[in-house]
Amino acid sequence: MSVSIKDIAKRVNRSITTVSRALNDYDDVSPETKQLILKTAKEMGYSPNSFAQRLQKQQSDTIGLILPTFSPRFSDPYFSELLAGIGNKAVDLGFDLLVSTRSPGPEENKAYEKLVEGGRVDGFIVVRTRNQDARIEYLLSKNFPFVAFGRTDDCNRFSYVDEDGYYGMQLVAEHLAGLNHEVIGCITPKPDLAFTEKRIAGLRDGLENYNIKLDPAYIKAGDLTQKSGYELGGELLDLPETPTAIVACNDLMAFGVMSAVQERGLVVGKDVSVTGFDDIPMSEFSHPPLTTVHQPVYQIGSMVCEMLVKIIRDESSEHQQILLKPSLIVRQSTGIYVKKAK
Amino acid sequence: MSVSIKDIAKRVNRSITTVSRALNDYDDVSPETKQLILKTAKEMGYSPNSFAQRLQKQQSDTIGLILPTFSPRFSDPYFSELLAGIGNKAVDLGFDLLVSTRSPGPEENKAYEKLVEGGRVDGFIVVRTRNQDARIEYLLSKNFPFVAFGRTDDCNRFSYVDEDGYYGMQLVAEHLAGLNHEVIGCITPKPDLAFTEKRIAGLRDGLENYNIKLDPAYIKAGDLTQKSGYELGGELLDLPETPTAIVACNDLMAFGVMSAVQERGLVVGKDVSVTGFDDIPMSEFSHPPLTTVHQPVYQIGSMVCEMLVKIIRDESSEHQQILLKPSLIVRQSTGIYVKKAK
DNA sequence: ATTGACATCCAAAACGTTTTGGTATATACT
DNA sequence: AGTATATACCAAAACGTTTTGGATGTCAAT
Repeated sequence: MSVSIKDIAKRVNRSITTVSRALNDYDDVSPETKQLILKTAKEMGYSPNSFAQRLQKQQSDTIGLILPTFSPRFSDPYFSELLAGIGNKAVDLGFDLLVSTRSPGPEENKAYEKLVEGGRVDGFIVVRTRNQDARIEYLLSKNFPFVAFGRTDDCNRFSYVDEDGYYGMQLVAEHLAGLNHEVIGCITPKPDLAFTEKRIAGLRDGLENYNIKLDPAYIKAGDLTQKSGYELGGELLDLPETPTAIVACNDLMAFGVMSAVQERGLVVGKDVSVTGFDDIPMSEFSHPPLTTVHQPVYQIGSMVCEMLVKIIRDESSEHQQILLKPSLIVRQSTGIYVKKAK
Repeated sequence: MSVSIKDIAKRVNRSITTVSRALNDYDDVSPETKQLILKTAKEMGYSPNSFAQRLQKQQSDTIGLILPTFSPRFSDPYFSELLAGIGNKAVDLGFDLLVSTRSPGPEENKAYEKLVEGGRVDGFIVVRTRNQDARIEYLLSKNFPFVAFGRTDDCNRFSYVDEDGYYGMQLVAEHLAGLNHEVIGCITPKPDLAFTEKRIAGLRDGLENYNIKLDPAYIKAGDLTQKSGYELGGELLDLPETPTAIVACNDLMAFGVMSAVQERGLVVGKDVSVTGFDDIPMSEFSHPPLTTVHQPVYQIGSMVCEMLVKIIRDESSEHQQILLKPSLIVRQSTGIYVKKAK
């Protein structure tokens, strides 16, 4: 089949040890032999069998990523970008990326266990953290390397990258308050997601600074899909006292809200302001373009991956915790609220 | 470290051969020992080292998927759904899915070569086929198992699943013709993508059946992003004779077109009709909801994966080629064109 | 008593690497 | 001459499996 180190050894009349060491650039191989071996290796089209390497080295050079999918039709532009960030960095660092998708629950935990116990991966990237996060509990209990994108309740026990959603939502609050909005609706994900609470709190506290109250009846829990934004946005708009601004916790739901608004013959950014969170590429080209909180997902993917590899390689046990300060991208989906004559 | 077959052997006082055979349910192990071995294996928390297995069996039980990303900010809901379909099926079949992203070009080819030559994967899923597809040429030359999602110029040399884009576009043409549209614009991907030509041809021929000519000046090549839909849609709308309908070759570009239309104060579905292709989940909740050609991406992912595994396992060399008949989903982004008085 | 069939087990080789713990030769220093 | 050092090499073990090609013992049929 494919050429092995043994074939090369035979060809150059050296031991397999020497060939191996030449290929790995050890310095107890003379420059000439090294040259020769490298050359014939290339000639013969040698490429190492990674399973043999990994078996011997007792490491997998593989990073695991299990995407939590909530519906069978999993379709989130946010994750594709994160995936690209992680994947490209992983390749740069010589790691493979093993991906699967699982909906949260026992099946998901089993998937983690299988990869850990089979020695299949050297570490995990855990995304979309939850408050009581079984995945994280498990990985901590096994002392298995991982980095999270997002925090949990007690989060100083591991490394993570997160964006400061509390602060981001304060920016939104400030922006909306500055536009005279007073009746504000909010569409969140399910409360078990770690960032849900933080974002609501940010919005609430931010509005309070301007003496605006966020009525709990105006907070609706969705599932981050456009569909739920559409439905819950509709519910908010059909309330007796219509909100003049609706804050969605991600862009996808914001798009859904915009559709609901427009369906009612209202103009987004004039009659009702809508904001999102994430700033996915689409947001710039929606109609109207979406005011949202930017999240550098691609870079976050890169960072998370790099941190994980560092942990895997160094066994450095101090936790690195990065909290990014978000910025607000103001576009045309928000505008001044002008009180209508009664 | 983790328990191996050797540890079990020691514990139950049998050879490692017997343990291995018991675990693999060979019938030259007595029922009692088999029972015992299975029990202690579970007790000790044994799980096989997949690298050792794969090294020995000379197969990787892994499927490779290299997503072609065109921009650094890769963000395509279409691919996340495909990924989920492939990934979940792969898990069911006991395969790992190895994912990375690469933009088309020499780097991409190298990535394929590396995985093939390193024995890293048993087969590939090739997506978004191109006319002269170097990836496919390479895999064919190596006689390496793969299944494509999409066809190429000469496509009876390998297995694929594709949706009949020619037919799908004919449906669009028929629909638009039925709505009195005569000046029709079209936004395509780059011509090297395999489906581009087919879709244009479908549209052109479909329109011709109604004696409507598709003016080449009204065909613009984009890159499948919302952004390019927005920009090229704008170009079409600014033409001296404005098209009354714009056909985009995917939903994302269609969204961009809708934004461009709306930005000009026109109403989508009334002043200008817009159609997409793919029917991603968002399309149902855009404003207005998008008329588009449905593509069961999740299922396609499943199918492609299943076909590949079959090829890997059986070495069955007959090519299976599946062409799905698409259906048109009519929503509110298209409407009757009423001639305006001059 | 021999033969054959069957059930149950196992030692050793193999998969393709890396690493350990050397050896042999040449050169340099007392 | 003897010793130390450096250079260039290598045999064998190890990683954790599966598979090959038996070995051994029992029982039934001849």
